[in-house]
Amino acid sequence: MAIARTVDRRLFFLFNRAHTQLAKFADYHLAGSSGVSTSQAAVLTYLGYHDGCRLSDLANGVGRNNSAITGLVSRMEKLRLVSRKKTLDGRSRAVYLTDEGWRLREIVREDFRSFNEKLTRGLTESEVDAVIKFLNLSIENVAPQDK
Amino acid sequence: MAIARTVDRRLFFLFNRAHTQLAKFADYHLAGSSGVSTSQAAVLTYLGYHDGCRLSDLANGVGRNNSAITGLVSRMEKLRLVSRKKTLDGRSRAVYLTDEGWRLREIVREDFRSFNEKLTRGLTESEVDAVIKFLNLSIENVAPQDK
DNA sequence: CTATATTATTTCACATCTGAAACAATAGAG
DNA sequence: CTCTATTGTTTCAGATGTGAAATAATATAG
Repeated sequence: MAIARTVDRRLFFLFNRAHTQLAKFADYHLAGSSGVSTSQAAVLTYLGYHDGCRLSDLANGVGRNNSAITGLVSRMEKLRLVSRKKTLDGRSRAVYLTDEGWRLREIVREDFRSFNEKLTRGLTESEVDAVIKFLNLSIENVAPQDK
Repeated sequence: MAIARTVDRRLFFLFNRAHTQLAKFADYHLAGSSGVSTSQAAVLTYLGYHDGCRLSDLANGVGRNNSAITGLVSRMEKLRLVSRKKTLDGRSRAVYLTDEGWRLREIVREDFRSFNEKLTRGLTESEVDAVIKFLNLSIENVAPQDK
């Protein structure tokens, strides 16, 4: 109890620490296969399901704000992984995967398959469920005020 | 089963998503109280336990590489939260909290107390244990190769 | 003691993120 | 139709992170 208490107090730091490690690990592996970053991999993955979506939908989909997406997509466009195109509504622009984008997406998928598997190694099914519950709750509990 | 399977495949993205939300939330709250960032809060916290440690110990303690710490400590020094001092070994430098650093650390501690509590809201004790196990495993499983 | 290796920190180039402000274009009120 | 509000994207300044290379100082081999 006392121990659990102590650990609870550090939960956020523990979470951060784990995130740092996982991100480095993921980037290391992606660098060796597809050569893209974790952020770019998220874009490739999302676009596979929503090719041609607007920039802000992409932002929403990968959980970043619009200005982050502007830069990310610009760098990926330079790498010829995606392309921006006009839409009917002149304010927005749509993003599409290029052939190369689709190709790398497949490689990325393979990477994450084994990566995610490794993440649950050593955990029982109900422990994995608890983790997933925790992550989902974190996202909700702490959602943007009301607004 | 099939559902769990699907979720497993997205575990890393889910994790990332939760991290983004939590980090924004933490930064938002810290900004309103102590005014420091999450990274700076980690430094304040660590130094409270290891005041006067070397820069690389601090880097190790908060889980960042040395070059990140150089910048972080420099900015914090400019804010008068910490100060660098010479050590016996001329290669290294020690970092100390200033009075203001100690003061803010207390505020930060209070913030994290309620924040961490909020993180476990809605979870049973065994679910929290599973989460902690998962985080610790993530840090280990995925540790720097062998090297 | 000198040449070389190791260790600690910093610098550099650059990716990524954030919030706030600037722009651009459509929508809506009168 | 025109003025104003809203919406979508980009720009800007600045914090944070990474790995690689540069510096600086101690340690060690011969």
